[in-house]
Amino acid sequence: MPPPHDLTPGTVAARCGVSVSALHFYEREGLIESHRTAGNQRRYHRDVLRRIAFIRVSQGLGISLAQIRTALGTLPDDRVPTKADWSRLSRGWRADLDARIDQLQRLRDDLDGCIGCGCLSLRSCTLYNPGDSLGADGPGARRLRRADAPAEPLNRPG
Amino acid sequence: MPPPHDLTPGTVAARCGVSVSALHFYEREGLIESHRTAGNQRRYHRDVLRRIAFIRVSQGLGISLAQIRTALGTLPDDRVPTKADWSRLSRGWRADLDARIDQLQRLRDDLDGCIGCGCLSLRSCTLYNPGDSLGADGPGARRLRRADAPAEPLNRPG
DNA sequence: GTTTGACCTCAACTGCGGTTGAGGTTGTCG
DNA sequence: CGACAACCTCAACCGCAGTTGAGGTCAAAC
Repeated sequence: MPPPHDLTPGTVAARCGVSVSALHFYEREGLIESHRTAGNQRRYHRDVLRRIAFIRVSQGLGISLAQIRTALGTLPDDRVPTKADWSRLSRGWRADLDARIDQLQRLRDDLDGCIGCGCLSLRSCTLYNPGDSLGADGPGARRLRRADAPAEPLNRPG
Repeated sequence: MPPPHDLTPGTVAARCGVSVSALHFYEREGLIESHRTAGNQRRYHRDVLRRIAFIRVSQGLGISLAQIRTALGTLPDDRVPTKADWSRLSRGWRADLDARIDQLQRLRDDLDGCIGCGCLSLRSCTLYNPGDSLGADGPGARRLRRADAPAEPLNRPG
């Protein structure tokens, strides 16, 4: 039996509801750490449980692992994070969430307008030209995003 | 010069702001159709412009191509779709959008609660147990999703 | 008739968030 | 000491929404 502060991969996986392969993946991606036994097996500090909890919750909010990694990077490395630290990180997602909600609400409003007009008219549709970048320079449809811009999706975080 | 109702791939791509490879992709995926010249080159009916407009707008709303394909499948195949047809499809996205906004708002509210409590406590956190499925059967943390359920993301459509 | 640009197909690659499997090692129980 | 579960690494694969490139063909302008 390992010392109580050394958790095995199986234990961590069971208690966090993630797979062992996900633990490996998170470690490769720099989201969590482990140390090794003499026989090269991973052991985790208990703090990893909270860390993984944060990761899972954040993913549930639609945050990418890249963003999560960045947030985790702001935790102090000279001590175990406190409740206040985790609170601060969570507060950080609040703004992100607000922005996404606003964005979706704007899209919904635009959509309402377009449902009325049968729109998708390729020239005046707000939904189609989110940046307002299309002036009136002659009749008929033409390109809608600058053709070189690779059409970033509007609402996926990242 | 091809007859006015036969659009070449390059023309469609330029007018819709999509790449030719995307047109091929949409066709492979059953979202649009084309016919061929004697020399095996694609030609598109003008209606494809509106269809692609609908696809792009829908994607901008965060709808997956699979959902879009399904929606397009409800268009009549014996006539060219009317404004009313397109309106109906757009109305369909309204509910989808509403649901996503509600979901995000619930998450935001839960997050507010958790910011206060420093939470992520692995037992009582609403964010962590969206389905309420975790009863109290003994102390300490345990698995959070049924371990066999592959942890579906909460807010990505699909 | 030749050149040029647009087009064709097919296969492989991108990034994300992991999973799956092969083949081998460790660690614990009896 | 043997068995068996849990662990290790590495490589390949999934779906999504396309892109990129190779190698070859078509069509229109000159």
